[in-house]
Amino acid sequence: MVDRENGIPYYRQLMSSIQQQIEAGFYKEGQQIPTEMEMSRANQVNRHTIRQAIDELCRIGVLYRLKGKGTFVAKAPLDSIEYQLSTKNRFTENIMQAGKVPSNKVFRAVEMIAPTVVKEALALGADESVYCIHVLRFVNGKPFLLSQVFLPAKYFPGLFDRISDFQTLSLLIEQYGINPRRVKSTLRASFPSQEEALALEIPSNMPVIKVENVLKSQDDILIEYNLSCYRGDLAKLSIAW
Amino acid sequence: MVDRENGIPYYRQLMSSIQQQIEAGFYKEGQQIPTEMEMSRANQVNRHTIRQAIDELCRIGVLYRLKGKGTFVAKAPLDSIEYQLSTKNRFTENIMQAGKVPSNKVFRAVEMIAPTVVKEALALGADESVYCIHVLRFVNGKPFLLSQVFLPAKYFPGLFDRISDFQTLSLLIEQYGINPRRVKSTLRASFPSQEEALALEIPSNMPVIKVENVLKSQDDILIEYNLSCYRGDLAKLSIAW
DNA sequence: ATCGATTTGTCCGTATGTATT
DNA sequence: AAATACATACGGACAAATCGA
Repeated sequence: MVDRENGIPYYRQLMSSIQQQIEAGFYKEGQQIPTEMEMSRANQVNRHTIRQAIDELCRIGVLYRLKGKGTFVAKAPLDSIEYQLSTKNRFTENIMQAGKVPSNKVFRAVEMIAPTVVKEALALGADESVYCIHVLRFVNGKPFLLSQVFLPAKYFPGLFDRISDFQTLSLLIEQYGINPRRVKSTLRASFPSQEEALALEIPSNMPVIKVENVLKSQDDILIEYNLSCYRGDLAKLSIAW
Repeated sequence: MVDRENGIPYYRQLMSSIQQQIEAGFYKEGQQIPTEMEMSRANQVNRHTIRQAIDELCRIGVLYRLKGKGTFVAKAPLDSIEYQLSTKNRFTENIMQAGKVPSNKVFRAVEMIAPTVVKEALALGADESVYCIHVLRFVNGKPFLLSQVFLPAKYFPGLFDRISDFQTLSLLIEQYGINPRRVKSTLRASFPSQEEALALEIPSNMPVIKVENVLKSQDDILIEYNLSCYRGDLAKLSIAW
């Protein structure tokens, strides 16, 4: 029941109360909490006041609503995954070394004229063509990062014939005798696009880390540009010097 | 005026309408938009419906409210500042090289028993004492990052006598003949604490990059641990290999 | 497959509190 | 002190989605 004297807004009190019950394990992950009407009666406040509290808890990711069904406790934040950024760019190896299970899903693979950013990053000519591959990468079955990989077509003839049965992107690239290494990365915190949020299975208000990588081959040829979007709740990127 | 037939919620229509007027330059950055009552009358909808639209626009950072004053257009995202992470950890130098003006403000400087994370990171003994310095760092006068720096007291005798007139933290540390270098950094995207949001002058719903750094001296002694919180809208962290 | 009950989503109206000018 | 503007809270109504009888 809300305290009507202490000057704290009712909806704030209700937020705390609900959150405490979740932390105490009274409401468990994925479980439905009482309906707005029930809570309204139980706490002797208007339904809108309950809604205001639930709104805030949804906003910060504690609850989620399903129209016509009810309101549910969001999944507890998962253990974060430390992902080492280094000159090597091998997702599969990197995750396996951490004792977790990596997997991939190729969303889209198209050939296109290099977009300006890619052209500039890889020092390509005016109308050079690149392969653009969208890969969603999972750790222990959970979506972890979404990568848009750009590879100059001239260095990877017949790439699409081989892509269907590729296990790891690294192995595919290796087939061309190329061993890429990171030369520069830039990182920003932001929010996912709608597409990214969907693929990563996160709400659009969860922050992500967007990383822009430029890679060179062993012969110092600019060989790959990729944009990676890491889930903010899962990814801890580490750099060792 | 809202379209009452097309099935799109009024508050969504109002959001678009307001956002368009901002993009068209009709409402400019920092400028007050009409009051809720005015918009309620102008659009022939209830004040709560207007509020709902404004709520969402505040949430995504387009507007901000000041109780008793009004609702205002948020500042356009500033040009991002590329900040190079390297073994060197010199904020002042780093920013000056990029042709911008750095400045510092020491918030708090206290001596304390090392918190567990710091103790573990710096391999300190049970009750060892550390100096904890909170520094807010500005670029061109805008808050850019908030650092909590932890230095083992044993290596920095009499630090507080010198701190009052320090220009850059690097120079202060240099006075002890120490030249720290980064050995490991881990990065995460998240939201600022209330204190961080206040210091960095950002809303609490703007993402930040939190970086944990461990530094060693030239003699390979673990010499500094710091937690830095970068503004997500300003910071582009880059790493070169 | 349909209908009715349930539950969240949207919208309106009103009143009062609190901070600013 | 009064007016203004956002903040909180109450009330009612209907729409839209879900689910089970």
